[in-house]
Amino acid sequence: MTTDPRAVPAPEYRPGGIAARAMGARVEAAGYLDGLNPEQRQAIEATEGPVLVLAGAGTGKTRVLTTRIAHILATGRARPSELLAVTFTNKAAREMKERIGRYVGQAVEGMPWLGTFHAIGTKILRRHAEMVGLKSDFSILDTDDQLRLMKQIIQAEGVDEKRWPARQLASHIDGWKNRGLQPREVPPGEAKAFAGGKGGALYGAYQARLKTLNAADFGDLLLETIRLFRENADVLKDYQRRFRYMLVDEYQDTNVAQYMWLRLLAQGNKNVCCVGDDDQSIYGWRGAEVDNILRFEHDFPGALVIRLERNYRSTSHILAAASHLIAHNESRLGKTLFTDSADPEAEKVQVASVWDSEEEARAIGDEIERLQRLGHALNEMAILVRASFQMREFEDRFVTLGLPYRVIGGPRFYERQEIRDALAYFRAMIQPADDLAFERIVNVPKRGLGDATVLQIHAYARAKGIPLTLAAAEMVETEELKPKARSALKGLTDSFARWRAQVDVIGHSELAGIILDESGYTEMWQNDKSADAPGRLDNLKELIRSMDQFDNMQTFLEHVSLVMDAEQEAGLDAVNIMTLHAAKGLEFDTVFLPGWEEGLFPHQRALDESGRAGLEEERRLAYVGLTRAKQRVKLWFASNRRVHGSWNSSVPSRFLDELPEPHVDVIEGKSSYGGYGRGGYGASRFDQGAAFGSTYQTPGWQRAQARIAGPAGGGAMGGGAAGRGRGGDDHEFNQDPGRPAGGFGEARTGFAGYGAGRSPQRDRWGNPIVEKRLGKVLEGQLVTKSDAEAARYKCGDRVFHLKFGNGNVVEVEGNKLSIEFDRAGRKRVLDSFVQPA
DNA sequence: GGTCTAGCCATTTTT
DNA sequence: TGGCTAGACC
Repeated sequence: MTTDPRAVPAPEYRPGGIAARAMGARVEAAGYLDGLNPEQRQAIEATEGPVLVLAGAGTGKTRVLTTRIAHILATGRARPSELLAVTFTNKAAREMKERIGRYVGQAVEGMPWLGTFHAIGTKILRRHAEMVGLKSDFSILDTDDQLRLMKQIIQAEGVDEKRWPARQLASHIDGWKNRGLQPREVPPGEAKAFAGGKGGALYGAYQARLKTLNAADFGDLLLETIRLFRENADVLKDYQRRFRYMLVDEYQDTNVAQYMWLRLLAQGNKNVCCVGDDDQSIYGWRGAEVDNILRFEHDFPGALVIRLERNYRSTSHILAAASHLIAHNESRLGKTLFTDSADPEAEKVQVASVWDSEEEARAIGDEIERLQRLGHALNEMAILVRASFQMREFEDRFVTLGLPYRVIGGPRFYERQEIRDALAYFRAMIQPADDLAFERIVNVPKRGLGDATVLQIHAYARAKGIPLTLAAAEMVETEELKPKARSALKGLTDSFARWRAQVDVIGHSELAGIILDESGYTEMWQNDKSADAPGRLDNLKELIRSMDQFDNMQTFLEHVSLVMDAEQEAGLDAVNIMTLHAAKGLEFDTVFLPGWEEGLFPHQRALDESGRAGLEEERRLAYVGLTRAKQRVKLWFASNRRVHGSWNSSVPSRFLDELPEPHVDVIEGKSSYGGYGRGGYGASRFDQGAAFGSTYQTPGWQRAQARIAGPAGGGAMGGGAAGRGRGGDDHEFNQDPGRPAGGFGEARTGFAGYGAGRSPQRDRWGNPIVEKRLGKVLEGQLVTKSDAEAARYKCGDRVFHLKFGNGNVVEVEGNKLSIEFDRAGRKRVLDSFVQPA
């Protein structure tokens, strides 16, 4: 067992003692408790015993969390190294550290146990690795490695890979690990569910293989720590003593394994404080258990529950909308947000209807430009979508408009192919047992070592019971391989030997550069002509640059597999586009929420797969979206949306009907969006200002219900066949009671009449005049966007565009260029967005 | 061993 | 509709 010299227990804290009183005086003087409301203050000062802080959106949660830590440190209740503070993401951990630093200065550096569940798990596991069958330098596998490993195991067990794909096994194993289940603990029924009864065995085989590879996957970082604690009471005791105070952020996102981990540690002194919001639990699908938070008082008897309901973020309209909506959920502890700031000028929540997703993007783009002209910063605006495919339309539109935007989310830095490849080289060099790393790069760049050769190396390695790297090194000395393969492999193994010899000779970042150059990896991307190749080379450079902060290759690898993030350029003033999930924890002055349609939001799959619980999670997602907004929130839904290529008519989301009428403004097509003039299609219940009829009675809601429960059963998103048939839903809209005939209705009927075969995108009205008018609008926007300086490009010029790559200019019209891109086809873009290639 | 094509699939995502 | 994967083919 490890004994950390820092682990000498601090003296017992005596409330009311002389030291305590003196420190109390200092705390008041320090002023970090100033300006807190009574609940916040209580949450900070209730340091002893279990505490659950139910922190609604925008109620100062982060402040409470960081101040609480500062308070514990400032009052001498614990030393920095005796605090355990757990977050879910590295970003959250970084921010927390940064904010605590503001209160306590350097002391934060002495907080080794501030981090993600996984980072802290890793730290503990490395200290006691041998107790769970690993060595302290075990590798951490990413999902890619995991999948490849599972594929091998499925094959080795003679299971038909087509019927039982590795992905599916991965999700089973993932699920088991989320629930804290070791292979032998998997309920027999579930263990049999995969591959005709082999599921449990495959899980066991996978775990065994991980141990041979001296590797752990993300789930193991928790699961093996739990096992370590359970099987070694003295180790557990040591940590229970060490962690005098424990804090957990985003408690609603914990899964069963994390809960078990926490329970084990908290059984010591029980000073555990969990902060979360059940209404913001949106990760049920990846194992988060809302139950953990709902059951807190039961699991930690005598727990103090503190509700933070005073909101400092949003206007009263936004809060009313969010609260009213979320009140439709049954599984919740119940909080009601309120605000003191009563601004009579505050904008109501806006709801607008558009014809299709293209118009949605156009209208939102216009609205953004309007706000921009009024002096609003783009950084303070965000478009939050349910699914990432929705982003494309906005990106396309913004590129056309020349409106700067950034997409938040997407693949993480270390998940990118080039980063993974580079890391695999480093791993294979440092860790000869890391077969997965070796396999990944053995033929990258292509050096003529295909499946056949790899299979031979595998066989050799298995026969001798040695890792692939060693097997390869031995095989090049034998006659087993074909001459071509043999010399290629020799080149590689010689290189590895050469690099290994230099590990202690030259700096690790310098060595990394040498490896990437000598292996031909850099060259591979230099020769690649695709648009993203330069970016990949930049990423590799960035990777090497970032290595300097670390002492050696090992510490770097540890860091990168666990905590490395892509840096987002923050300097640019740009509109933010992201998924609702990615938006949790952020806030913006203006929030656009497009795509509020049945099937998309709530998403049909959530309803199909998880029924009412799924619906409630979707509703929480809507709640998260609304509560991101400080000043204004604008909701949109389109009557038509393209799903997998074909057009479907859609029904407005039931969530719209769950908003409180007095706080909502329905934007009529003919008023604000006169330019488009078609708002209102399919939005019958929003017509004539008679919006939002009593809940559950409106036709939209009833249609939605019928659709979900109906015989069409599991019908595709938003209406599938019905929408495409003659008339279909469109016809139905016309029959809505109380809907005035004529006007827009005519036009829409017109469309529905020939709707079956035609794509609204191409010939939406069947009327060339309308088409032209649209064109003009487009022109207007383009021209207003940048001044008419002399054309910088001429036809035939070769140019590079950040998003579309290289292309040739085929038409110049002022500052607008038509470019035939090599990969993206013909696009119209502003000249300021391209540079000479 | 590398390239081409038919077939499949299609939320949300952190570590 | 479009991007990815497995298997056929050169």
